[in-house]
Amino acid sequence: MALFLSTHDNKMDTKGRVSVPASFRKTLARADNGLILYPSPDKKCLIGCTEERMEFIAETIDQMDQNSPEAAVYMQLMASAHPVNIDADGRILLSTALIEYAGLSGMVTFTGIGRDFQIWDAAHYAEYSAEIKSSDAYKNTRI
Amino acid sequence: MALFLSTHDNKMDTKGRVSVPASFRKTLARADNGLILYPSPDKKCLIGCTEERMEFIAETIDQMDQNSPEAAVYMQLMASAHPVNIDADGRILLSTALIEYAGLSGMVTFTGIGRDFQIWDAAHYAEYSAEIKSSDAYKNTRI
DNA sequence: CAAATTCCCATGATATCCCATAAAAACCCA
DNA sequence: TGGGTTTTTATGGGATATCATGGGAATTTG
Repeated sequence: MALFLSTHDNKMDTKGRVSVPASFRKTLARADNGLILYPSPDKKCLIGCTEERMEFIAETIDQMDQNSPEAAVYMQLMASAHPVNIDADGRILLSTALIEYAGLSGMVTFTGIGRDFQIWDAAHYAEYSAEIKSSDAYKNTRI
Repeated sequence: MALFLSTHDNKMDTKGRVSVPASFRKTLARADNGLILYPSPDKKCLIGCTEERMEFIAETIDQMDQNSPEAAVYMQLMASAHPVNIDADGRILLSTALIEYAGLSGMVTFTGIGRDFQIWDAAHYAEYSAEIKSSDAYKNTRI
């Protein structure tokens, strides 16, 4: 499985540690095992992706005019990316910057969206997903 | 990790010393451990990169028309580059020329943008990044 | 010699590692 | 199919290592 799928709720402890769902760890192991987190530019959540994906952005920047506003946007994205270690117990340590951005406290929701996954405060995610599920667009979707 | 990623705030002491973020030091160690700093041509910050990368720029110059204005620009860049030492405690000493150029005082922000990183005065960087983050271009960015 | 730079050590804060436990999932064999 | 066993997971807490930073001593430089 090379995709991040399904939703998992895990508890963030007082140190800011959370277990990465086992299935996501397996997906990461299929890539290069490097996990990057960055704040979603438009939602109150974090995005997790492989390091591979960051390398791709780095190359994109390299081929752009370094002084262009477009490059600045991508640079900002790299600047807000946090490489995180997965420890022997399968946990990551979230920095206070990330915790604050996503408003995390206690229970945290990991939700796989294919090539990457999102990390939400569990309560916020419940609202957000309920909203989408109740939309006509969702009800009419067939894959 | 061969990329400079994430953002770190460190304090410049009265001697002009600053710790290079540990993760950046690891990235440097993956190359040749050589660190080069030069003033950004268009922003009020310094750019840090590996010596390796400077060699790459040197080769680029070699392949250009030596009399072209572009070549002159790159040559100027090499001329303003400072090789800096990282001491046993992971710190560098910034020259007054570099400190003045970037307007550094007290807290300093290191921000990784892939192949290289930037050094900003923390307050200036906060303004600069807030501006980019609030732009539509940033909010609509998808990787 | 004076000023600047480098080296060395101390310290508190933070991050990482290690082990223990309990719950959940997977397995296995009648 | 079902019940018990093993394995994997999630999570808590303590021990250890790493990091950023201050200050002083030693060394270099001009």
